[in-house]
Amino acid sequence: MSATTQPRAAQRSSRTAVRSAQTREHNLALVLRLVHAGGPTSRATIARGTGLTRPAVSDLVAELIDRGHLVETGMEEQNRPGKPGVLVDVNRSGRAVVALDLTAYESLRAAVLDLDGTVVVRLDRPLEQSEAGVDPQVVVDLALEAVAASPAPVLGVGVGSPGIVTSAGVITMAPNLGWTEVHLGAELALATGLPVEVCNDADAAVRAEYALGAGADDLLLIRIGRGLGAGLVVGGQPVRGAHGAAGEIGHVTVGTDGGRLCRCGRRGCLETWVSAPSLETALANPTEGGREAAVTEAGERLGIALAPIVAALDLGEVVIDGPEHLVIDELLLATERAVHDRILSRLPLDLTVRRSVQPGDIVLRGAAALVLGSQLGLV
Amino acid sequence: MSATTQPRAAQRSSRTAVRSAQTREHNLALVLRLVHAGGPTSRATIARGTGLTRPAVSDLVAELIDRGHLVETGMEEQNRPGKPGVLVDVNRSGRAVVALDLTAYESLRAAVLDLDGTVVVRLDRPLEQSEAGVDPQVVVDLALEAVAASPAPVLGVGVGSPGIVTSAGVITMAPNLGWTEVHLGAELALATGLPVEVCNDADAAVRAEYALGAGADDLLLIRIGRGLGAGLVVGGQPVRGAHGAAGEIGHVTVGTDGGRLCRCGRRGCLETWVSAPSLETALANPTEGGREAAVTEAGERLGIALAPIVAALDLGEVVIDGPEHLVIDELLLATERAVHDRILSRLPLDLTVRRSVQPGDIVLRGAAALVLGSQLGLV
DNA sequence: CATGTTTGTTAGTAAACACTACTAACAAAC
DNA sequence: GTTTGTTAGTAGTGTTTACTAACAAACATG
Repeated sequence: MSATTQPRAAQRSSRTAVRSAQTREHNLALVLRLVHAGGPTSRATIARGTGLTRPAVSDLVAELIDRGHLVETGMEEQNRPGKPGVLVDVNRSGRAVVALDLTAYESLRAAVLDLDGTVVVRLDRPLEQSEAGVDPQVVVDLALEAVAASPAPVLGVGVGSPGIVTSAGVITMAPNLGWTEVHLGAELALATGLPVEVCNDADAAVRAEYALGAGADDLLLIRIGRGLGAGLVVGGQPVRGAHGAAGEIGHVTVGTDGGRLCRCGRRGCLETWVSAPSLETALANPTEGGREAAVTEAGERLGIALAPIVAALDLGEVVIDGPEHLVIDELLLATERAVHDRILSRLPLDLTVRRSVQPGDIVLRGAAALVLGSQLGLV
Repeated sequence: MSATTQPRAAQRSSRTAVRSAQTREHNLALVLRLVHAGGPTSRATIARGTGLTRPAVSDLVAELIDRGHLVETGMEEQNRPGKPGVLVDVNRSGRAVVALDLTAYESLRAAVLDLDGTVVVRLDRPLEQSEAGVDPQVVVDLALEAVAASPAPVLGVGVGSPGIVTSAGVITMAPNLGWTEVHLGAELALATGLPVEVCNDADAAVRAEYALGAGADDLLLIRIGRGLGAGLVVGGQPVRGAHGAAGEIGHVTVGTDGGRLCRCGRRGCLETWVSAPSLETALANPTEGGREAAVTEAGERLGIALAPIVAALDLGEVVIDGPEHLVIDELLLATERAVHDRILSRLPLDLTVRRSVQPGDIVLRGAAALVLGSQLGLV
């Protein structure tokens, strides 16, 4: 804490110098974020919300209108004295984003989304089950098709891919697609001429939950699919990790009592309890405890693995995303209870485990949110 | 986006606008950081390092010299053509920081440190073992004494305290000190008239390791004392958590095979294996495996607890701090091996577990680093 | 000694936002 | 219907910031 009013040093500890143009971009993004989050707003309200003066806001809004990101939508209607303000809103349907979800097994999914993250157009490209690997060109073609199908100018292309993805848009390894070292970001950028963002599917999902959903500033999202992955937001920032492999907790050993053999060759991996195939099996072969008992054990194991993470980061919220018939209440409750039983919690509401919102489109929405963040400074 | 999520989003995006004065502070801090890290530097070199122009740097340096944070130390001596530059350096001994370490049991520790984080003056205030609690006034008096003993003007006071500390400098709960809801930050600020920073001891320690040591951008520091605490830096940012309790992993249940009864009333807490008292006991009563076997088991348990954290955050480095006779190689190795055995690592050097540097003064140095960060933008 | 190089400063310019003052528009009170 | 007070938005001016251009000083090298 600082009790005196001495000038605090800059909070932004970036390594680069600040120029006036960057200041401008920062404040433009600030205004856009405020309007995006708050809906139609008058310039005066923006001024109060940002701390900028009304003339400064007028100037910024004028530039954003000029760029096509904001539009005037009407007048305030109110019963207070004074001139009613002119409402400006994000040009929600005037720009679009193309998003790709490469995680589904039966098809490649693409979509055009508006600036709210709502899907406007859907495209699917079924995949041959026998295919050894997916030709990256098919992905590029699908992206081009989506761009062509967009009803509005496209701001950029976002991709949520399985596997390990570098910050430069290179997919280092994606066994499900049969890819190693695929420069998808560069290929897409070349083909479409648009800004491209590529990230891991779990990172995209947590981004969607954080930016477009109701996510808190510290958030862990568990993604249950063929395997298990996680995406993390800490202090409002997505976590990448020292080797870009943050969230890879599917093969963490859980407990000290062995477990089934995992496809990775070891025993007791989290995936052997918590993954779509494992949960399907558990539900198909109910033990003596009934249909839910098997799922309860999975939740318990998940809680055991999560407890140290929750305690270390002091997470307030864990979100689980996956097939709706598998992410059932019993799983959520068992997970929450197991975490609570294994950490020293002062309050009963320290942690909530909940389902993701719009699980079907979460990767598409997250990939779109990524583009909105990089292109407009939204988030 | 549903309407119900808008208030939260608006709250999150209420980052402050950038004014010219803040730009100035940012660039001043940038220059200071560069010199602090690189030693005596000429203005032209600073210009190249920051990307700012030479006139801008001259102006910034002039202001920093005016404030007393930089000094000219001499001329470059070199054998290249051109005018030799005038070297400027951080006024390393011209300003000081007062730091307090409240974690020791036998005494309160205070120190005056220079801008490099080197201890210049030490003060100890022995505590009565029988004391029920520590009078905050004693801490305030010690701080005043340290300020008076400083050979240079004091920039601020940093405090590393056990227990839960809010960002406003309130110590919510510190059983070891007998404190609940102690507004130490405000009291110190009032008494000294200086900026005050208060934080948890583990947070201070990780700050020291990150800022003044050789810490990476993602860092977990385990602090072994009467109990066990941790401090976290993720993406270069210290982690506070949803309730300000990040790093409280001492009472995480480890494994699924029970364990000794913990003072918190449950079984299998990490502290029952890894804490100063537990390790002392283990070393005093060697099992059949010998003196090291008991410590090895502690390291193994620590690794079991850390594995999910390391995997989720993709940490490259874990640092262990504690009494030197307890943090022995066997503990480090056992921890590292246990983590490796329980996560899917692609490379053998994915994670290194090492000892902290200067373990004795780590909290003092971290508390000082906090002040340097808030007051000068260093770090 | 002339030449080229590098440093640091001065003078002027451009960009961004703050401040003040003004007009426009509206509600409430008379 | 008129007055009063309040709010929104816009000009114009001033301050702060950093950049560009130009220059003198100091040095190595030929």
